Amino acid sequence: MVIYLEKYVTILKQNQLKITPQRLAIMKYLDENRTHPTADRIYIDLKEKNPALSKTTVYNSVETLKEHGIIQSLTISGSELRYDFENKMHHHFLCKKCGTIIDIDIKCPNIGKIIESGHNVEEVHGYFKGICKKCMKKGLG
Amino acid sequence: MVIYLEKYVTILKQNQLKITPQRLAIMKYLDENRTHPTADRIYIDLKEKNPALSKTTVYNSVETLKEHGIIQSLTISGSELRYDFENKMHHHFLCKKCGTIIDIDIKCPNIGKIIESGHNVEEVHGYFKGICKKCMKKGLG
DNA sequence: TACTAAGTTGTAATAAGTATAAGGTAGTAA
DNA sequence: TTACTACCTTATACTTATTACAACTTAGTA
Repeated sequence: MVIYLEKYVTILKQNQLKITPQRLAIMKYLDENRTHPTADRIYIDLKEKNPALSKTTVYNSVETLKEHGIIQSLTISGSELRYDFENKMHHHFLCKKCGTIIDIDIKCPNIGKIIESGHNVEEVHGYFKGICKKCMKKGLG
Repeated sequence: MVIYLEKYVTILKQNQLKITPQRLAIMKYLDENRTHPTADRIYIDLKEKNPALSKTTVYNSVETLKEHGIIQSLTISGSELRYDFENKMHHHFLCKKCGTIIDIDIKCPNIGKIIESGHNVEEVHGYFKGICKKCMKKGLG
């Protein structure tokens, strides 16, 4: 059992973060659920197996993981923060009909220009919103 | 006095929206304050001149203006919605130090690919976060 | 084994935004 | 000019996401 979590243990160690069951559970959850869940979603789902889990822990943990660049946060939906285990640059598409967030595997060719203009770029977010392929086929567009 | 608002009256008429003093004040405020304010900021500032103004009116109005494509909304700061009178495509840079949101006048060359893949794209948001030129010069980076 | 910094918990508080219902007004059509 | 009606505005209460706080617990170490 524990062997499967070795991956997350290593990441935490590399970042000099303490290895706690809560953090391992959150990382595993995010790794296995690439649905860009909110902190609250993570909390609700993990609480089932571990009823002692605190909401504050989940909020703190995802924030810590984000600060260390282990995960990313998205503000595509506006009203809440969503988390993504993938940390290399990619964009996102939000379907206004079904709410699904789809990963778009493209890079932004504009960063160079912005760095040239004197700003120090740390994060890049490309958000596209509209009606997804599936909903379009269903005639919901 | 009223003559200066003709611009906003025209826009509302074109969109078959009723012309109310509240909407005109909100549009004028957004046009003159290109700081990407939140609905709450707009409310606080306009309430000074018009104490009868309701928070709900501001939230409703900006939402209506957005639905008609008259203004844009940004989710760059995560916790709240910000509004922008500019409605042609451009990107944004958020300085993590001073909080300023800077307009970046570039277009996204990736939209074509996403449309080709079958999604219907209605909105495009390019957000860059980091330390702005000014803060970098001050040695705050 | 014991220490300490870091992490976790539960509760309470905050902030942004939304629902609701009553009253008011803009635009129209007689 | 008046009256009508749909739309708009207001005030209040509520919801939802997130943060603050203080007491308690645990991981990593020495």
